[in-house]
Amino acid sequence: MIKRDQSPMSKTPAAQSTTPAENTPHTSEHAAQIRQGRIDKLEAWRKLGQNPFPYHFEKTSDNATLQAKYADLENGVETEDVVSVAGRVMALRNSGLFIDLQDPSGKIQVFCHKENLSAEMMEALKLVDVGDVIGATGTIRRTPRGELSVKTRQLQILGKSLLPLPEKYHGLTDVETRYRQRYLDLIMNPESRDTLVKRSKIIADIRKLLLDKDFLEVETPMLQTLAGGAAARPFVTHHNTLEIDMYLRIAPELFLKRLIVGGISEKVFELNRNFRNEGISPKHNPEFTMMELYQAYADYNDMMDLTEEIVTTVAQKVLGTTKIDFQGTEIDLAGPWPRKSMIDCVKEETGVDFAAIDTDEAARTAAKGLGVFVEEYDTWGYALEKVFEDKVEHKLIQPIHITDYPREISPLAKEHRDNPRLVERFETRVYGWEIANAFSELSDPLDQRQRFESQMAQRDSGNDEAHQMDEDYITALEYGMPPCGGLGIGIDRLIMILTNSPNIRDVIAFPTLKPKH
RNA sequence: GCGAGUUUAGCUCAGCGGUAGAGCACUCCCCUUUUAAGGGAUAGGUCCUGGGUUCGAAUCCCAGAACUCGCACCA
Repeated sequence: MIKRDQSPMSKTPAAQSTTPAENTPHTSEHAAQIRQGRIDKLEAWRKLGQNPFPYHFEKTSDNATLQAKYADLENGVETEDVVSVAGRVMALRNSGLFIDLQDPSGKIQVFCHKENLSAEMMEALKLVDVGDVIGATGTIRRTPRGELSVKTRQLQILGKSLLPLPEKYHGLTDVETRYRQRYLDLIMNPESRDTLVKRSKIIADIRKLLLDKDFLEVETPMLQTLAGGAAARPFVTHHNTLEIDMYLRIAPELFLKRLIVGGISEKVFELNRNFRNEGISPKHNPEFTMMELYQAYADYNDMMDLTEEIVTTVAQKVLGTTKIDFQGTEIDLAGPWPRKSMIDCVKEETGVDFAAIDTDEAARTAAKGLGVFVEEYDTWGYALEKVFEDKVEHKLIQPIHITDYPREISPLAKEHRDNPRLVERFETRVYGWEIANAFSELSDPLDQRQRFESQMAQRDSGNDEAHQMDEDYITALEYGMPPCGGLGIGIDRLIMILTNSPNIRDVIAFPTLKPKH
């Protein structure tokens, strides 16, 4: 609860009036003048009997609905239909005769002719600035020039703006300001609003699709004492009364599989934030949204089907098509998508068949022969992965499932049923980007212990992102887990692809930035 | 973490060793059927910060900050 102000006097209008010396942000003289002028207008509204920050307005319609409803109204035609609209003033022409009013749905013109407004309202009109939130009540008409308008009888201030909006022709283009002051970006740039609205719809549609398939949505710890389920550096924080360091989760995976063991449901999912303490780039934000699901009695083939269903369904629902343009590249998301093993991809691209390579040393030599840098301690699997990433990955523009990953880079995936060097894992690539990662989940506790021990050995030899031993997770597996398919989808990346956004910050309302000072 | 670039009025940008500029926004005046900005007149600056070179620095040099893009790490 917000703490109540100690002084009842602070509620009085007198106490609310502002003196220029206080509450003034550090700005130039000019900016301070603009702000002071608007504070003066705010007081003038009060003198006219209107609270510049009122409590309620009876808005009867949004702008887009009116534009649609009166689409066929001919130029110069007036109606008797009375509406109340509200939104932000984006432009004032002819001293307020014409006001462009913007709400989240769109724009409508507010027409303020002196014939329809009292002398007092005409005075109030002079107090309206670009940026103010106002409400207008009047009749619907279309001007001779074709602009749908509200012929205003009542004008109300609903939220006085003290700061000037960016110029409307060029808009707000400074990327830093757009991310730091997203509210300004949203006011000025409809495409930013559109992208973030689509984000919301995409997430809602994924959630609905999974719920309709009887997946149970669950929540697992974000604060963990052991950051597992992925290979990444975690954020460290501290719990004061427990007197322990804790980690922000890098993945929910191990907890979700504990729930599968417990049988809370045969299908669970979590759609929420992960945190990784790593570099920031156009494709990486320190906190990002991941959908992870686990389905008992399913394997990675089922997960490929489900990935295709999720992506194509969401594209169809949100965009109305599966054919999309991403930064000038045509991508068709319609399934089914090709499924090709990592070894076959590398073989096709480079001519080198890793299936025929038996030793780690031969694998390293093969990679070097292709001009791929490998460490001296890299094993067959790491060498294969590096060649794939270097030579193949960026060429996979259309959707594809890359299957059958090396065992040693996948400590939580079940051994491949036909090849013990591999695991049943796939990553789905679109535009070269990984948007999904899935396994037939490793359910054998004895094998899982060996995998963790192998990871611990890697950790000892300097890989600080190798997975840690999680005894409780192994204990859970020792009680018995059904065969299980697991799937993770990087939601931000998927949204980038679907909204044609080249930077992850465009699909995150408040991306991580350093404080300015 | 490394490299390159950017930072000048509220916004969008010029200027690149010699008194700080434009458009739009703001303020004032005129104007009530306009369409990115109706007409006119004003005012507005920590040229990112701190050092240095110079008679003189927004401009050149050094250090730092934030941002952008690569690379590294990763999803």
